[in-house]
Amino acid sequence: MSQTVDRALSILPLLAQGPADLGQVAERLGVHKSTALRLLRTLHEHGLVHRQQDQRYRLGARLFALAQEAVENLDVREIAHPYLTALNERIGHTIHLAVYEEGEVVYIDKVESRYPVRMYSRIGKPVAITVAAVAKLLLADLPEPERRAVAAKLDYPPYTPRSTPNAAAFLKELATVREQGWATDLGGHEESINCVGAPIRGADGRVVAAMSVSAPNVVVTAEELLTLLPQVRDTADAISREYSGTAPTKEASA
Amino acid sequence: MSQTVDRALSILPLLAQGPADLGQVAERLGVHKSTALRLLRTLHEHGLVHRQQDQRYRLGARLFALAQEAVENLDVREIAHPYLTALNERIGHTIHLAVYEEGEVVYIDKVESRYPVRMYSRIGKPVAITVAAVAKLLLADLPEPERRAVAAKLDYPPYTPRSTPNAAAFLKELATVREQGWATDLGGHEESINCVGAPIRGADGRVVAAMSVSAPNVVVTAEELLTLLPQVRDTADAISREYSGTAPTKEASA
DNA sequence: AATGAGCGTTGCACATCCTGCAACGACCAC
DNA sequence: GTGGTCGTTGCAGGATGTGCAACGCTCATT
Repeated sequence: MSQTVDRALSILPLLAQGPADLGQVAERLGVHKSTALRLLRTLHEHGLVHRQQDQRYRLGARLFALAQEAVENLDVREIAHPYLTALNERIGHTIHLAVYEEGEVVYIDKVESRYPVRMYSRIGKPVAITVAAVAKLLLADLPEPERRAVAAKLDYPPYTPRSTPNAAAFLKELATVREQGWATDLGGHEESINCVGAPIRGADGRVVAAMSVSAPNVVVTAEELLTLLPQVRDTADAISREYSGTAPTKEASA
Repeated sequence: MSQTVDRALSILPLLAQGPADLGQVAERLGVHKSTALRLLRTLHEHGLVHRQQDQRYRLGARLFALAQEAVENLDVREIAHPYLTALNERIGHTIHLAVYEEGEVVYIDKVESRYPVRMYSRIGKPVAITVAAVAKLLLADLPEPERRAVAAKLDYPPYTPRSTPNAAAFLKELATVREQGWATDLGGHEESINCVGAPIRGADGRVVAAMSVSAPNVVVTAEELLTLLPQVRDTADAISREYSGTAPTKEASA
């Protein structure tokens, strides 16, 4: 692995915490100022860092551009999107699409009733991975050792009394999810929000993404939300079929 | 500037266009495969690229994490947010906050009626920079030479008949915006959407950000939208005062 | 005004680290 | 079974990154 690049990339998370000047970057990187300067300049030329008026560096706009383009090129997302909006038009609630990647669960699409906005607001954050329905679905499909490893490393914040309390409970929940082929989050993240989710599978049967429907208690009870499960699973299955090439490729209706 | 880092970073926009395998990366980078491999590995270790099952590389989730943290650490955004939501509660329409950075205009916050969602969906994209009210505000404040340079380099896509047609018209519009201290987009991007915006200034009087209110024609006419201008300007001014330290610092009400 | 400290910047000599080569192994198609 | 493609590895040569020291700038201090 390349030392120079390694150092340069280490600057990014450092700046993510907040702006820093040359001296701080050099110190936290453990290199000479002149070295840090050259690295920062290179990052700057690529638009990944930006220099503000006070000469301090912070992350640049190109980063958003990259993240944006990246998410738009995810083929699962592209395939799934019309199905998600179609489902949304029928049932009206918020729909999420998420993927698992190297220890993290990331929302890659969202459809909100009447507002078809893609929102990435939670992206990258440690998003309730211990309670979210999509997270359960994605983790439930991991190979045994990785699943245990991930579960052991996680924190289990008690968002609500119904949040997953610890690794043991989580693994047990994952086993259930794995067996039944769908997942819920009943007030585990926010007291009044319930979710039902289903997995999207690739040609080899592995879970490549997960989708969920969320609704507040005041609109539909948890029981009512569960009656939507068949529709959610049907949608997920339809996406799975198209994604794995086993289905009518150019049709996104119900 | 560092050659190694330069090459490594050049991989990112390359992968933004879509997944690529080692050979493609090496070729498009003009380096040997083994070199490309080492660079990709380093990027991978930092989570910036991800390797999918077919061994091809694509951009990784850490990129979102960085973009997310970056946007959350922008102090303008942090200061402005409560003002934006307060205004939104009064008038109900969609509110945007944007900044200018090295030739690009980027949305850094958005408040939608009843849905206080931060949406970054347009981030990084060449977002209607020739017609958006916030873009006009930000560009209008650039120093003369840079303004001309940017205007000359832009494309002027005819989104609608009312879109800015060319650089001359754009510069003229910017002059107007600069003089009057506010800007509009009346159907210049989408036929049925109008916007009014106002600038947010730092202590030195320079425009550091811009905000706008958007509403579809069917809800409010352009004339009605313009009656909101005083409120928009007041909000922008209030943010400016707090941002530049000339105001009650811990108050975000109307 | 003068002085000094702090910070970013530059040019350079050294040697570290990156590069490209060639060979190996895995996988797939024919 | 065989040929081809692609990712991977170890290595030697040298290009490239590194740290040093000195300079200039701005700002705070006396």
